Amino acid sequence: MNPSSAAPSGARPAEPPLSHIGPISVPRSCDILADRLQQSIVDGIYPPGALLPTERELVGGTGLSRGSVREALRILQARGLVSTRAGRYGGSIVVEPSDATLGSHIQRFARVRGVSLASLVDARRALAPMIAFLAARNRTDEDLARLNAIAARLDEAAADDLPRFLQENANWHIALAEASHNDLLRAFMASISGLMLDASRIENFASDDVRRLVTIAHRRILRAIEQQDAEAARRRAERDVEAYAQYLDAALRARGSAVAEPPRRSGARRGAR
Amino acid sequence: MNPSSAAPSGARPAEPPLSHIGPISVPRSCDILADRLQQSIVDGIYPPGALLPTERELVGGTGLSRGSVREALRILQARGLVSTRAGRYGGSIVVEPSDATLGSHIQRFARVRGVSLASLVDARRALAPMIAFLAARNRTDEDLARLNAIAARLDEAAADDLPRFLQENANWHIALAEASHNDLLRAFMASISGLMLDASRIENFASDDVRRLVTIAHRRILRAIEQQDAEAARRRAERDVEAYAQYLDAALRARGSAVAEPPRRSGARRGAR
DNA sequence: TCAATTCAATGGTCCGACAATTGACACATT
DNA sequence: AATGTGTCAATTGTCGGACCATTGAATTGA
Repeated sequence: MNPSSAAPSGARPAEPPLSHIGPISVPRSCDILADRLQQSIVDGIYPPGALLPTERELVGGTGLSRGSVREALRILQARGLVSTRAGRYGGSIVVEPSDATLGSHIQRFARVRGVSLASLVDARRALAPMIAFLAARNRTDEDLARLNAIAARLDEAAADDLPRFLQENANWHIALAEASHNDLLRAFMASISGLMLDASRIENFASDDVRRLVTIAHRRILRAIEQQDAEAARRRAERDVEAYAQYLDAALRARGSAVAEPPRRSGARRGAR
Repeated sequence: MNPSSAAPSGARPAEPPLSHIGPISVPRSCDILADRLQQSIVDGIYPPGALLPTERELVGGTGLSRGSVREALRILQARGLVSTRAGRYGGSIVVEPSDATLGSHIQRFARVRGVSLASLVDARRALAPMIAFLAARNRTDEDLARLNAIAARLDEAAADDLPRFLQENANWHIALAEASHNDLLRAFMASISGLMLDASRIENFASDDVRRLVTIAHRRILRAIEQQDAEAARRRAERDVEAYAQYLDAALRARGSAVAEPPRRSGARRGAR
């Protein structure tokens, strides 16, 4: 018998048959349940509108405690997959993640990470032309009416009402994204516009000149979309957003480039433990 | 006395002092706590890396039960704001939402909503040129090395290894987005590329011709980024992605346009209750 | 000096109980 | 018949307590 295959008297075998295992993570039961329920939802076993089993049914089905089941449901709620109502005939109903849900996640990401206003502008620079292009191709008459209404309100506010102008400008970009009929681009643009709106409320952007130019540019884009000239819409949106970016770049260089950066107060670490 | 101000004998006063109230929603305690803690986090009271109070401290501080406190922490965990470890000196630590966190939310949104492959392509069409533009401006030498490595692997796999080609192609787009040094665009592109990878694994895309053309196009983009010629990078990325979109459009028209659409099995609604 | 053990604080899980909510239903009033 | 009112039961919301599992520091021992 080869001595190396026999267990050395007391000491451990030198090392060979280990370190291939790697660390083992023990997941929480509520995370497992949340993931399984999510899988069932995306697999279509629980289509949107369907009721999940009641908490107590899940307790019976899984063997977990009601507390763990409830934590799993809170996770799914945070993921925007279910909505829970109390009372008889209540329960957890499956819903499609809304724009608002995805938007809040994107905004949290940007805010906590301290994404700069310049980055937001770049993101909008990327999205706006394609959105205008798609809007021209896919718009409905209803979309058009909405855009016209916003353009009108934008004209009104351009003269003197800065806060409303900024708000309506954000609405404009969002409505344009809606007209593109692309769920992802719409959600992205809505989040970015919301973030920029917040940022530009702090700063004091948009001189009279800029506001006038913006309304004119929007009108030109709107005309292209009206005529369903996708290429023209894209070009004009490109020029529009490019000009705005350069303006902003100059304005930011003038002042400090402070933005949505989190305060980062010092410590507040949990006391001596 | 005006009869209209006196209560008409039995009937209610016609309507006046109501309907301004609106519905009142009673939020869950765990949602309130989660939102307050999130506010404290974004306000910088608990900066990334800091420990939140222990569950039992939160119980003492809020007057809620431990169950509610734990549900609040699960919500924050799902939002990607905290990470919890068990054991002494453990607890909930504040973290910045990661790309993976935001990505999972975006992907869930797209999957559950059944976003079409065409929409994904349009989204990538929007992002890729700007990403190439920014990458040319902001790349580091390290970024460049990574991109070169991926381009090499892409060449290898182009000939015969379709799955690996698709994987490396996704990696290419993600690495390009990293080189742009724009957190939002990077997270968006990573999610979209992941979704497209999944979708194209199901379908059977990318003939030999297309793969060869893709590698060539990538090389051309890479050269522009190497020379930090942002405009050239943008133009080439535009042509690249546009050609791919047209190819895909034709390919999709040939087959059915099935995608990440959820199965939508029938009922499975909760039984008689 | 270093390895093994102890230990205390913390999250993870379970159980049981009761309150609050809410829609359906039966009933009463007009 | 129409309408308002009350009752009721199923379900979620919340609480309190208990115990287990985990973990890294502190202690102990070789």
